[in-house]
Amino acid sequence: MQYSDNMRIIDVDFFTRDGQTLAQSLIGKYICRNIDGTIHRYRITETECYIGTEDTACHAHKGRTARTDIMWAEGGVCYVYLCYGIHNMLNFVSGTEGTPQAVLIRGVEGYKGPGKLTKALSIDRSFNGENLLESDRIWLEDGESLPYTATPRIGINYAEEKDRNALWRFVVR
DNA sequence: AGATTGATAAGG
DNA sequence: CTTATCAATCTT
Repeated sequence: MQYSDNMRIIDVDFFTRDGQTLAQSLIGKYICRNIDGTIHRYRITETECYIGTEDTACHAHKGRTARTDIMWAEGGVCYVYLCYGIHNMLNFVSGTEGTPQAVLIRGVEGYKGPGKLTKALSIDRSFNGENLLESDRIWLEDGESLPYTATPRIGINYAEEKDRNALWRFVVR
């Protein structure tokens, strides 16, 4: 294998925790991407979590559709979708099977903004459903923990107030 | 603050 | 089929 197995996160229990916990755990971890045999590592600096059908900001709250189906899967797979017709968004599904939730990767070191980072990492919708524990083109590696703060999420003005105010965005100080 | 952009989902 | 709605981003 071309990656270092000792650093790779291959513990399914890491991903099956609830989204709030996973989102915070992901800060400081590395997204690893194999592009034509070259391995790139990017440290995660900003995440948001979207939790279940009760969260009106979460895609799952409107019910299960072809696009959002993957959110019901067991944690550890990617959910990639297109937003505003332009931007691919990278999410990691969290929780156990049957609990729709995911963590949006909003930023990595060197790239600010969820659309920019997927462009930089050449991530498109072919990554939807990709398993982070088994894939040879994208995976996670452990990293030092970083100090972060919790804030409300971005770009969800359509959601109910209780969800707009939830401190479910985590960003490195 | 405004323009842009096209997949997605809901409605006729 | 048509329409409204966006987990953004760039340019004024």
